[in-house]
Amino acid sequence: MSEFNNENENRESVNFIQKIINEDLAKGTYGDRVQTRFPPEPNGYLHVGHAKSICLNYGLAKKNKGIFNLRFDDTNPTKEDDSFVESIIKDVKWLCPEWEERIFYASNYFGKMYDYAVELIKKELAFIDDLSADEIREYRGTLTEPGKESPYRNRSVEENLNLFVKMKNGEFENGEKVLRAKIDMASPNINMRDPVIYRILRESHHNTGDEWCIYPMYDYAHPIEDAIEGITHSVCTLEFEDHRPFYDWVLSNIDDFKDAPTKQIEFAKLFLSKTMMGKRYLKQMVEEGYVDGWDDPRMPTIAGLRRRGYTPEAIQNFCEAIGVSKAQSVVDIAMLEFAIRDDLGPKAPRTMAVLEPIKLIITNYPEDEVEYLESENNPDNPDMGSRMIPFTRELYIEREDFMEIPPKKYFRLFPGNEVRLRNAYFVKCVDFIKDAEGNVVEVHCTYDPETKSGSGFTGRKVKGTLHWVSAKHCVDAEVRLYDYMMEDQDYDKTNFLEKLNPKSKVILKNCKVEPLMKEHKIGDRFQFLRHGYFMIDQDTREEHLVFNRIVSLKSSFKK
RNA sequence: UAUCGUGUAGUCGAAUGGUACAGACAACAGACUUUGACUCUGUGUGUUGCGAGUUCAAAUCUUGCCACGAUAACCA
Repeated sequence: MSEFNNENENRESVNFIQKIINEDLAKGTYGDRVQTRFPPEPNGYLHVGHAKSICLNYGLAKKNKGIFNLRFDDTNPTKEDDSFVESIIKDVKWLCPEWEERIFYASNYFGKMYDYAVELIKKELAFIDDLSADEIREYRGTLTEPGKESPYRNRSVEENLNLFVKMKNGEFENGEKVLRAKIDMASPNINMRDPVIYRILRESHHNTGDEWCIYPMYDYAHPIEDAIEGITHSVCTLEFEDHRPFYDWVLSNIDDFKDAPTKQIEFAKLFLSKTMMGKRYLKQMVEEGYVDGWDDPRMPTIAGLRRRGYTPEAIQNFCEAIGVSKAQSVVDIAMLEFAIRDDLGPKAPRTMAVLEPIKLIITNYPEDEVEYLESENNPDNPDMGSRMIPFTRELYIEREDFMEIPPKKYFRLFPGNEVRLRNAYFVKCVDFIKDAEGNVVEVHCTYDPETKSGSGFTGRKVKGTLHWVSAKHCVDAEVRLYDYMMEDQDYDKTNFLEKLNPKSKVILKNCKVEPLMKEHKIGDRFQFLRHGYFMIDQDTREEHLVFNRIVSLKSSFKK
């Protein structure tokens, strides 16, 4: 008995999709196979909402010793482009470094899809319709009223077959004819009112070129794609719920797929607070120049998050943390920020960088002396070692770390107060100098040699510790601070562009960083003490380091 | 207005019909601190949207209502 005591400890909550899989595994619905897929249309960049789907599907496959396919749902050549194919592959590989790179294209199944359409025609389950798009819409009825049948609905199998071949051979104009499934024009589910399954589109396809002039519709193509690849659990978002009956209809009416080899399961897509997620609107922000492209660090795209400095692990952890359900919900952006802080905490070296410098002069420190002081790279992770930092008479400290008249509970530098310079000495403010406009330009201090870092001095304590760099040795840098582009995701989409935060990107050009930072590479991440986590950006020049702020630290000091 | 789906703490989310909330984020408080971060420790009484029914027992099953979402492309 007692040996089972540990069973309930460490219990992991299992999401509702995994429960379905468990049931299928137990019943042997698909044998012992689990196969999932992520099926984007290559018509834009992936965003963090897609990351949720990728992590979900990939994770499900992995957890169940199954297979995960990336499949391009490229059935509409008018919207698709090879550049999007490339960006999507890059993003998925980046997010899932251990993935076997199983990449598929719906367009490679066009031949089979055509044959299955012929099969449906022969079974009198599909017909060629001559109605125009407008007429089809009219005949379809409305949400509350049933539709009526097309006058072409009862053509003979012979005639339908004939016309379908002609459609394929390019004997008709775009829009002149379509192939429709023959189901029920009175169905309360509009997707079942004789949905169009093939249309004529004279457009060059990114993969098949000009081989086809007819293209299958998503609703018809998708179940076939899944079935061909052997997908067992076709996981998609909630808006396809109404399409499931047709998904099942297609499979059950094609002989090859009669035994229902796959099923569709829907989950709620991700919404993030303060974040615009609609592809259409992201596109607008890119095209109208509100951001600097799809990988602008303010964008919620995977490319943007990568450029900002997010790690794949952080995004994976985030996707794990938010869970999966069918309840439409808005996740707090703070969860995403936690994920990257949490991931970088033990990984990112701590360095000293002064974003808005003000000079600090130690009046009792020798003019030309340079002292090298040891600093741990990451106090939480001793394995990361330490480095030597030059200390001199003239330093830069943060402008906000000195106040002429301090507010209550301010324990940084002000006249008469003593603080620690990190890794160095206690210094006491004895004077300060203002320019003609009254801005403080220099702070004068004295230091106490007894208080050297690591000396074990315990004579007195200070409440504040400041970061600093040696004025003579430091390196100039540009730092870019990013903020949310919107206050809330719940805004009026018609004029959201006018409400975008104009200060979502702030560039600080006069920053000073530790000299050793020069030796680091693009993509390296750091914690600049008290400022948060940063990454060296891709357009860094030799003379001039450029940093993106990935995420700030939580600060409880209110001015 | 039709159909389908969804309503559990500030936010995500757990909970074989059996003591309502495991876990995470956020917030607040305290401890610690060579940065006020990190770390650690605390802090949640709420008619599980509302009402009825079934049951010894309902967040869970049934049903009515309410709210929200999706759907009337030859888009996906």
